[in-house]
Amino acid sequence: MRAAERVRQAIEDLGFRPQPAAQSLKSRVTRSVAVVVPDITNPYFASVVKGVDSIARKEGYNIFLYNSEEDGARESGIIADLYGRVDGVILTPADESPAAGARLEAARMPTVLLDRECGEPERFNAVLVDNEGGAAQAARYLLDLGHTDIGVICGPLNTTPGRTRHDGFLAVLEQRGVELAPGRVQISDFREEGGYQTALRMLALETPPTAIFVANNLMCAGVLRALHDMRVGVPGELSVIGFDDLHLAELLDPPLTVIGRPTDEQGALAMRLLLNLLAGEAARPRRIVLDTRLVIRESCAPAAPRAPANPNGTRRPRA
Amino acid sequence: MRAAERVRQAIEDLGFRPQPAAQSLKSRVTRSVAVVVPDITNPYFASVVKGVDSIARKEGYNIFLYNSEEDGARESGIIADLYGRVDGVILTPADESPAAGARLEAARMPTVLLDRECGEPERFNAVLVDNEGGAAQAARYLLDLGHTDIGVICGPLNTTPGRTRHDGFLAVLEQRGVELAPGRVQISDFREEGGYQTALRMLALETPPTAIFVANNLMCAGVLRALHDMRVGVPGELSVIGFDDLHLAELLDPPLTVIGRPTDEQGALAMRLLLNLLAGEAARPRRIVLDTRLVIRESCAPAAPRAPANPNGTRRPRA
DNA sequence: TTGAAAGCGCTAACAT
DNA sequence: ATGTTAGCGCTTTCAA
Repeated sequence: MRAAERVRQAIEDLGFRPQPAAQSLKSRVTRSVAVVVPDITNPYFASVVKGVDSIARKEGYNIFLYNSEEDGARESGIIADLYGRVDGVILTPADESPAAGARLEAARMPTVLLDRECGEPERFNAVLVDNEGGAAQAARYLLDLGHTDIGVICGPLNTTPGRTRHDGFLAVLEQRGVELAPGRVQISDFREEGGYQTALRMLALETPPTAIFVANNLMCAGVLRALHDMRVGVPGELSVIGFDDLHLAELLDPPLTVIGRPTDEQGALAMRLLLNLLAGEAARPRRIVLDTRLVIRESCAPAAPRAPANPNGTRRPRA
Repeated sequence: MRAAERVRQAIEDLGFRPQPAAQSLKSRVTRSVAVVVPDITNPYFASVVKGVDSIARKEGYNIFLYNSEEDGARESGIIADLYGRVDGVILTPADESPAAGARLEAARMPTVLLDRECGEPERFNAVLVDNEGGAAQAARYLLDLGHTDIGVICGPLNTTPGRTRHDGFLAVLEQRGVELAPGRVQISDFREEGGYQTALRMLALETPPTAIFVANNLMCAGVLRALHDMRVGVPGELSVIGFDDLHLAELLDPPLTVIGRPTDEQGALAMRLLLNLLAGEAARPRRIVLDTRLVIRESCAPAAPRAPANPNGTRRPRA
C-alpha cells in the first residue's frame, strides 16, 4: 500500500483537483440538487432552504437555488434547465396544475415536493404540513373567542396551502353552524401587496368582520400594514390571526397570534428524503405531514356581543 | 440553410437535450456562479440573493447557494469545493483575514466581493455600501437628539461592516467631543442571540446609556427582544437605532428608526459586475460603493436633560 | 454544405 | 500491484 501514499503526495505536490465536469460526464452523477422555491425573500422559504443546506452540505451535495416567483411558466423553464445538471430536485410548485406534475415526471429525476403538491399527489414524495388542521385550529380559536363574523384572506386556490387552508377553515365554520356573509372570503395571492389590497377591500365592506384569518405570512404583513394605515386597532376593533410565524411577530404591535409550523426541519426532512431516493430507495412515494401549532400572542381578543341589528350600519367600538 | 431546420426538427422529435457535463468538459464553462453568504435566513442576504438571481436568470446563469454561517473555516471548504464547478463567485467573506483573500486568489476565479472585503481591498471587485457614512448618520442623528451617553453594539471588528460601522460611529462622537463611559462599546457577532445578550449586559450597567446604536438587523432584533423582555420602554427609557432595515420595522412597537440601504440592487449590481468579468473585461478591480439613508420612524426620542450627578445611581424616567 | 474524427479529463475495465 | 485503454457526450477542426 505504498502506492496510495505516493499518489496522495503527488496530488498534494501538483495541486491536482479532479474536474467535476469530467467526473459527472463519466459517472452520470453531479452531487448537486436543485431547490426551487417561489420566493427566497419569504422568511419561510429562506428557513427551509437553510434546512436543506444543512443536510446537503454534510453529505457533500451542492445546491442550485431557483426562484419561480410563483409563476408556473417560469417554473417550467427552470425544470427544463435542470436536465443533466442535478441529481434531484426539491420543489415548491407554483401551482397544482397537472401540467406541473407532468413536466416533473417528464424531467424524470428524483423529486421531493415541499409545502405544496402538484399532479397526482400519490405519485410524488412530499414533505408537507397539516394545513387543514392548522387552519381548523385558527377557526376554532376565533370561534371560541366568540367571533362569528370572520374575514378569510386565502391564497390561490390552485396551490395546496391555498386550497387546504381555505377548506380547513371553512369546514370548521360549517361544522359549527356559522355562516359567513358575502364578501367575507377573499382570494388573494400569497404576496404582501395582495394582502394589503384585500384587507383594504374588506375594511370597505358595509360592516367589516370582527376577526380576520390570513392564510400566509406575507399577506399577513400586508394586512397588518393596511390596518395600520387605516388606523384600525388590533385587536380592539379587529382580531387578526396569521398562518406561518413571522420572525418578529412577538415584537409587533400587537404581538401577532399565528399558526406556526416547523420550517428548517421541513427543509432538512425534504433533503433527507431526496438523499434516500438518490441512494436508490425505489420504495413507493412517501408523504410526510408535519403538525402545526397555535401560537397565542395578543392580536386576537374576545368578540364583543353584537347588536342583532345595526340600523344605520355604522361601526361600533368593540372590546 | 435547410439543414439547420432539419436539425431543429430532429432535436424536437428525439427530445434531445445537450448534456451540461459534456458541454462543460469541452468548453470549460459551466454557466453557473456561486453565491456565498453568511446566512440566507438574514433578510438582507435573502434580498441580495434575489437580486443576483434576477440578473443571473436573465443571462442564463444558474446559482449555487452556500451558507458560510459566518465561519471562516467553513467558507474555506466551500471555496475549495467550487473549483471547476462555477465560472465565478459572489462572496460575502466571513472575515477580513488575508487568509480568506489568499484562498480566493488561489481559487483563481472571477470574484465579486459583496458587502464585505477581505485580503487587499484593491485586488478585488466589490459592491459595498458606505458603512462609515451610514454609521455617521446614525451618530449625528442621536447626537442632534441630545444623547451623549450612547451604547454601541458592534459586529465583529474583523469584518468590513463591523469595523467600518464602528469606526464611522465613533469618529463622529470624537469629532463632536463626546466621550463614552466604559462598557458603552460592545463587540458582538451580528447574530440575534448576540444582540440579545449584549443588550442585557448593557442594561445591567450601573447607569445604562440613553440611546443605543446597533450595527446590524439581526442583532437589533435581539436587542429589541431583550428590551421587551426587560420591560424597557422604547424610546421612552431608551432610544434605539439600527443598521439595515428590518422587513416589518414600521409595524414594530415602536416603529424602528434605521439606517437603510439598497439590498436587491446590491445583488443585481454584483451579478452584473461578475458578468463583465466573465465577458473578459480584465480591467482593474472596481469598487462600487452605494449610499445609505436615514429612515426616521419612532424608536428614537430626544434625550431628557440629565442631572449632572445622580447620587443614588437609579434610573430616572425620561421623555 | 456535409461528414469524420480528435480530444476535453475522468473512471473503470482489463492486461500485464 | 501497476500500466494501458476505451469511452462518457459534446465541440471544433479539418477533409471531402
